[in-house]
Amino acid sequence: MTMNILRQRNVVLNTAKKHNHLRCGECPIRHRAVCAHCDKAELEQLDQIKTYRSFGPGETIVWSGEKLTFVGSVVVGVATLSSTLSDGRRQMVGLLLPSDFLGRPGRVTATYDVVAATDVTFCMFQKDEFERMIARSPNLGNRLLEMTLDELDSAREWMLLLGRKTAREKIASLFVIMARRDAALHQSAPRDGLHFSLHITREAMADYLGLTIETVSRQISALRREGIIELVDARTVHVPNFEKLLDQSADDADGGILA
Amino acid sequence: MTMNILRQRNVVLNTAKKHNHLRCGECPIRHRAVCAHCDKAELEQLDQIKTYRSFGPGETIVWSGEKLTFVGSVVVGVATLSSTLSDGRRQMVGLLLPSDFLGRPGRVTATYDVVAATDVTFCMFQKDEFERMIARSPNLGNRLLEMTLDELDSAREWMLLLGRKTAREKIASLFVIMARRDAALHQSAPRDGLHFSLHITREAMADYLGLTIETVSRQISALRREGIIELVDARTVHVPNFEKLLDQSADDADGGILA
DNA sequence: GGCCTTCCTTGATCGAGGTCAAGCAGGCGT
DNA sequence: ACGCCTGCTTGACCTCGATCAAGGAAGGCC
Repeated sequence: MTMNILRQRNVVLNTAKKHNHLRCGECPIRHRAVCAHCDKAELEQLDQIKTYRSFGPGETIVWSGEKLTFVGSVVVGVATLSSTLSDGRRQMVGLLLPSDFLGRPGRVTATYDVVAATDVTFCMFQKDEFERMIARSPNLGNRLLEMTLDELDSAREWMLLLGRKTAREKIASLFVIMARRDAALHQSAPRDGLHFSLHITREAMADYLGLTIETVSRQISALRREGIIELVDARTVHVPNFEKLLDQSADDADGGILA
Repeated sequence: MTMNILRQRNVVLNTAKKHNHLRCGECPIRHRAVCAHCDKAELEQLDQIKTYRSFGPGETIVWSGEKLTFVGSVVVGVATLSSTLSDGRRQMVGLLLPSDFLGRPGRVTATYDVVAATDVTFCMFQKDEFERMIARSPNLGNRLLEMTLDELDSAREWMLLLGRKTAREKIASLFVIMARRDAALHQSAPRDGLHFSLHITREAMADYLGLTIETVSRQISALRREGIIELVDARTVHVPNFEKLLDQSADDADGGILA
């Protein structure tokens, strides 16, 4: 475990190094992050106040209740937002993917834990400096508004899942989302069979879906037994027929990337 | 009940009338709505493009999937946002109280149903006109950002409730929230006993909490039997000891209005 | 008055998912 | 090579909340 942490730290350092002197113009999330609508002058200002920071898997980035002095965008990796009840019950309330924004201008303390799920690199700003920039630059504020509205929509969709879907539907819904995301990433949507990777543990899935790890495991096994999915290994899923998976998710069969 | 409805209708008509020619300066939600930070010139512009519209209890204001041509603020009353699965399972995903904002600049179709829970009056704007105002006036956009971030926080708190709390904890949490809201409204927080009104049906509570109406009813009865609450009538709750109610909600005993 | 309807309560039963417990597989460190 | 730890699976059992069903209360309408 010690070794493991060291290795991961090294990876992190490498990643950090790679991105440390990145100019905004070359940033991989330039067109989707909070700075997407910024003009050249604004980018230069941001360039001056930004710093990169990286975290290893399992590392806590922010503790709930802690004072938040910075905000920032995920450049690479995945982080989770979660709330915990005093007796330890935990619920994941959000997922930060590349280009997603962490932190809330105008609020002092964090309201949930932020944990790195993989190696994560952030492009960070001091909160007060960023707030000043928002006040001056509508492009920044308007983009953040757009992104926040999108997050609100996702949160509400998740409320429907948490409140009303069965365990099986929850698992299928999660897989549909992950398959779509992977397909969007690879720009390839082969109609006959696709596969994707769950880069999170069963525990993280359980926290996300409001289930226990046992139920997650059992439902995945059931889907496998019925031929709706195949497991390459515990974290890699192959879907022979996407429609069949979609049928199990209780979602309206609307458009979407793979429809 | 008829009398009651009529009485309420009259109030609305009066209210509507009263509000039809309302100048923004005299608006009851002036300091908390999306226009809170607007200056005099901006208010005058808004004044020109705004219209009031009212809806009766149970009336659907927006159907999910429908085109949204307007946005606006709740002036008086309560409306609910809810999603429905194809087989009829429903989950409430938000509550619009006075000063809350309905609609999403930049999005064409509604993503959930909006239903009036009581008589509701909106201060409405054509969506395109409002979008143009946002582009020009940062005060408007920044306030909307603040409000959206607040809503996102509530949505995530609700995700914790939906995913991890027991039926009893859900009911207690709902009552705590309603008690706090009523206390904030009346500006009075008598430590020894307070009461508040549930202006929604058992069904609406069930939709909100991800339960069935039977479970809602049973849990309310159980809380009553144990002396944690008293029912003046089916919709009016008296709480002799707020701490005891709080204990049942599984929430951290943090500050808040009545702590 | 009598009969709806709507909203709410309560009881009996059932089942999905949680809990407790055992065991397996793979990666890592010694 | 061996043992350990973490992550995952599976089984047995039980509990909480859903479902099915009946009935009560309050108000509206004839």
